[in-house]
Amino acid sequence: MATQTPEILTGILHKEGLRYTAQREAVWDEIRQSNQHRDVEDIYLSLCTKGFQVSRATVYRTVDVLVKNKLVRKMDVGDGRFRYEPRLDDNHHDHMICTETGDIIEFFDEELELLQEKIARKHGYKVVRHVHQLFVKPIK
Amino acid sequence: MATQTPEILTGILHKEGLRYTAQREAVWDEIRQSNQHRDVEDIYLSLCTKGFQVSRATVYRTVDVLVKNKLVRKMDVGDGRFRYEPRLDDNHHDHMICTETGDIIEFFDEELELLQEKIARKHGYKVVRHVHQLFVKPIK
DNA sequence: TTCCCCATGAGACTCATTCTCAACTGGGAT
DNA sequence: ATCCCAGTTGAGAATGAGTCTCATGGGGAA
Repeated sequence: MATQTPEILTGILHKEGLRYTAQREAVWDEIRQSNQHRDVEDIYLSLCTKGFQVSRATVYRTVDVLVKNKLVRKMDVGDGRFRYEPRLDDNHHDHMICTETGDIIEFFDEELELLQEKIARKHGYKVVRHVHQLFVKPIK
Repeated sequence: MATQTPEILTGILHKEGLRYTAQREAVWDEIRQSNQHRDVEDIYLSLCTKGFQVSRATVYRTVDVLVKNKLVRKMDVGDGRFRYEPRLDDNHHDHMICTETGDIIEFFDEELELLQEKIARKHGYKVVRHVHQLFVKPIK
């Protein structure tokens, strides 16, 4: 549904009744042009390094808007800091986290998705969203 | 492997080179005799109500020991507080969380477990542990 | 019973995130 | 183009879960 042009942000802000500001653009650009899974501090420091004047509070606030509008995915790795990743193509996937290196590998499995639905249905529910993380080690 | 008698705790503390104290017993009893998924504050307040003199710090410390020794399972619901549940029978299961009522439903599916292993293996990893939560809504 | 450590409690501390509020600014109205 | 004001921002205070510190207390081996 969403296109990948910079105008996505404009549309979303308008839809939400929010103003288009340099800070919001900077945060979105920063997240968009990275394929990493970074926390707010990383994003904030990267913006500082690049010379953008944005406060931590604004990064937190903007990230919330982006997550709410599905431009960004928020993930909980369980270490107390949320990670954010761009969600341009809207391809759903889950994560595998290497316990030795901290590497985050994305994966998607159709069968797994269907199985989850089936399990929920068996209990009288439907899945709204899910969190699925495999903490893994390299074989051998 | 573990039996369900109160002596499990004695054995584990001994194995870990830790002392058997009234506080540790109280915390373990409190968690054991509940089938809920409670956070440290809940456990602490419940102990206070029952007249046990235990500090928050001790609850945190004891819970860590119990989790490490698999008497208790620690789960991250994503709201910033960890929940703890007894793990007496050692039956692995995952959780379904109702977004409307907050109910937590346990589930286990063998196929799902195997599928996870298969996916990890495909990427050259083996699963050490996993987090799998379905946030669900009642059907209709 | 003694004695040595481990365990505990109270509160300080950490750290991610949220809140507060005065100053600033986007953007519609004029 | 200028005004104007409600939405935004930044700096730092506040919050809240969890951890750490350290003086005091109490298992438990000998």
